[in-house]
Amino acid sequence: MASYDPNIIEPKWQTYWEEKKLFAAADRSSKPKYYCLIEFPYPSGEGLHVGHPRPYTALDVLARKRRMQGYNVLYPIGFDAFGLPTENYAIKTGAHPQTITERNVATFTAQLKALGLSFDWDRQVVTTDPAYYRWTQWIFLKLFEHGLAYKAKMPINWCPSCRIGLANEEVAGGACERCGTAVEQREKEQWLLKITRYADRLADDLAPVDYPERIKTQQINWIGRKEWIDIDYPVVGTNESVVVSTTRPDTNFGATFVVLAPEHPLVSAEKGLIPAERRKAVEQYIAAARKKTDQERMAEGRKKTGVFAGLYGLNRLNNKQLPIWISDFVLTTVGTGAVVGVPGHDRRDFEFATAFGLPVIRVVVGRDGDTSDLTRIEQVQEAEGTMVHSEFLDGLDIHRATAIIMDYLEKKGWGKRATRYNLRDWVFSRQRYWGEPIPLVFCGACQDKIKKQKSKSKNKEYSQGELLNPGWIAVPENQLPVALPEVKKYEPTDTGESPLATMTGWVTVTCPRCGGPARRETDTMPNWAGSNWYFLRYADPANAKALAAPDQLAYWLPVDWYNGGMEHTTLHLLYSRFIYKFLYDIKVVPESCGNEPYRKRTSHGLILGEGGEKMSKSRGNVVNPSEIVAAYGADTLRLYELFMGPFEQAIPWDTAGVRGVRRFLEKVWDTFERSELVSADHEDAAAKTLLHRTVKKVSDDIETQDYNTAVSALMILSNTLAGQPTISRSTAETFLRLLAPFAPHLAEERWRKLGHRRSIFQASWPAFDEKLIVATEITLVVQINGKVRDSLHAPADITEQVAERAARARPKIAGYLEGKQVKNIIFVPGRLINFVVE
RNA sequence: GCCGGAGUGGCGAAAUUGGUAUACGCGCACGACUCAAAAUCGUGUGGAGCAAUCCAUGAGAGUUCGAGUCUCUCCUCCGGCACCA
Repeated sequence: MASYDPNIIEPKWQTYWEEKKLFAAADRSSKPKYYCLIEFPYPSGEGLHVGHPRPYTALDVLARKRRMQGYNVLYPIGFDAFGLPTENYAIKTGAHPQTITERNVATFTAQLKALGLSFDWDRQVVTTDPAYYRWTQWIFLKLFEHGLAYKAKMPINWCPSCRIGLANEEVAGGACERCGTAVEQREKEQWLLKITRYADRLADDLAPVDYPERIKTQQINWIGRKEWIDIDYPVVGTNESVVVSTTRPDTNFGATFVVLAPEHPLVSAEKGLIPAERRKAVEQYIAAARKKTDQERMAEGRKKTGVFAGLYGLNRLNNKQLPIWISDFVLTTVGTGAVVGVPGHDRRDFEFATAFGLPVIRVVVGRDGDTSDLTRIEQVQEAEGTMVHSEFLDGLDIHRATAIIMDYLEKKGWGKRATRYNLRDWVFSRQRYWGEPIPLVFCGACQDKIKKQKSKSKNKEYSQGELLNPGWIAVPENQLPVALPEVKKYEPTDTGESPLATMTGWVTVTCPRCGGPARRETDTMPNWAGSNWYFLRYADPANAKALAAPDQLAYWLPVDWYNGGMEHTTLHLLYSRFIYKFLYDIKVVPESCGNEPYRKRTSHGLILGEGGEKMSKSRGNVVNPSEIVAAYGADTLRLYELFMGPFEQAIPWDTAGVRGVRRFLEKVWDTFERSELVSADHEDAAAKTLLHRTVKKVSDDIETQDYNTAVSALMILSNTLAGQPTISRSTAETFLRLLAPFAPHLAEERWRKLGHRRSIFQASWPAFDEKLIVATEITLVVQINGKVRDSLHAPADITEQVAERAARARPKIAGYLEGKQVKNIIFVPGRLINFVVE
């Protein structure tokens, strides 16, 4: 009897599948298409992490099932290879990032192939390949051409350790998401993409797509669309006015002061509005506030500081004069940088009022009905309530009051509605070497020419992007890709210049518009640039004329099922939706779920170290998947990663659990070695029910990603089969076909041993018979007052009368009913009978 | 603070959606095989009790013949956002 040896059968079938191109997607097919996608990995120097195989195996199970169901499946793989770790390694070792990338990609490829994943390797894309990034640059040029890219000097998040500017999404708690160093604010010229122009569509178009609710809400909250009103407050005794912005104008009768951000122009020295006696205090406060970093502000917590400006604003609703204060809790980047203080119904305003002895007025009565004076912060409520002390708003619900007063203020000309978003334009340049060069040049002559032109709209010579960014000229499409040149040093500089800036020969070019002297943009794109659109390239990976042929895009899109990490919800997932919508608008990609790239999105949980802590090199708890494959086999690793717990949940690694799964596979193997297979069906009704239920359970669980219970169902079936002396051929084959997506090598081997000449993955997915799922024999539970007291075997279709008679006949039940009056009998067909007694 | 999600054996977790709580796996205990150990196989395994029984799904209340599942109040943990007005 041969024993189970994955080291022999796994490489054998991997080679066979690859040589036969069994998992290659067909460009044209009469079958329906199915596109499964996983987030392509960054090929780090550490090699594959044990977290990688979980989502890859999960969608591999799906891909294999779909093929057996008769679909033309696209399940592609590639590498997102630009990025900091490779560049940092290059700085340290002097090796070229390209060389390092090639080496890492080779390692990843070997490791991934050993897992038996059914990727279509022929369609592999690598973002650092010039034939690929040529189209990444092309997309940037299109964004530029349509006026969606602009260069601006702005305060950006600067990581002093990575020496790189970060997008808002890359900053977590004031620190660099990648290295944890505190982020500084720096003024820098950066390229930005106008993702905000798509804010509404990015929020609204989520409705029809199948994403988990938490991903949708997280994206919607990140976009943060709110209806505001900007209210004009004349500054008493001047011709000036201050525009405060609020989402809660309903509480405006409760306003007792106005607060401006320290950067607000109204209180600047140049304006000279501040009365002489307040000038010194104000200037001191502003200077101190400006010096504070974000970290210092955060460290202060909610402690409020501020200074009275000596000015008053007029609330025209009730003709009250409100003192104008300056405080750094008001942010210049939010709204108009000026707020009206309603201390009764805003916690920050309450804290401010308390700190400076300003009056507190109640204008809302909350659900608790409290109408007393507001003296404690717990009484300050913001979410629900009814208006009081607010003249014509009195008695109204706050939401209704908000709508009414917005209309009123607008009609009076005192306020103006505004839709605002939390989402900011996307900082799209990096001062680094290992990224796609931004395909633009700067030409001084063209800049002068554009600046001198009076009517820009009539200009046909320059594109929207060129008019928007005078002097910046697009590299002609036929000159793409702008390839990365060889440099001697990859080190970024503290001045924030890319190492490319030192390459004089590369930087100096002639202007494609006027032929005059020009210089290249030396910033590169962020690592998100290549991952924005990679799933489009898989449809047609070798195309040299377009990012992909329209007919191939029309055939394969949308992605039917995209699985990835939660950490990308407000990064890659949002960015790539934006880019897709843009490409849709310029008619490069087809109509797809409206204009959404992904029909269904799911996400996987992280795999943690054995103690439940995050796996990391420093903790020394990293598990190498290749070692698991060597010791237990790929089928064991695959099955274990799916069986270990709910797919969406983070879960600690447990090597003992791996051994348990290996034991299961050995048992399956031995059962097939030992058991006699007979052609005739001989299983009894109960065994048939189990088989058909397992087919249903496994089929359904793959769709709902309950892989852990699917594996458990396979184990139960296998345990039953192992106990039988003979197994019918059809049962054995059904079992193998169910097991095949999970443990493909073992299933293929046993399938062939049954005499099949074609792969099990060319066989059909098993069907089940609804009639056989229903058991003929059941265990009927007998309850007294809802407590289980007995159970009896009965035919599934037992009637209430028969059940009652049978139950009463049981001595135990008879004892319980002795001398009691039965008030009611609850009968649930096929399940239980419950006697309700006194 | 706000928005999500979750609390079930020693551990990872199941529970047909209101109907036998703890499936499946790990671990543990005992037994078989062995000179012995590992591996393997078998049996047992929520807690208390000799037993009949009783008690158990984060805590407390409620609805119901019946609640892990529904409702309310509270506690804890995880993820996201955050002086966003």
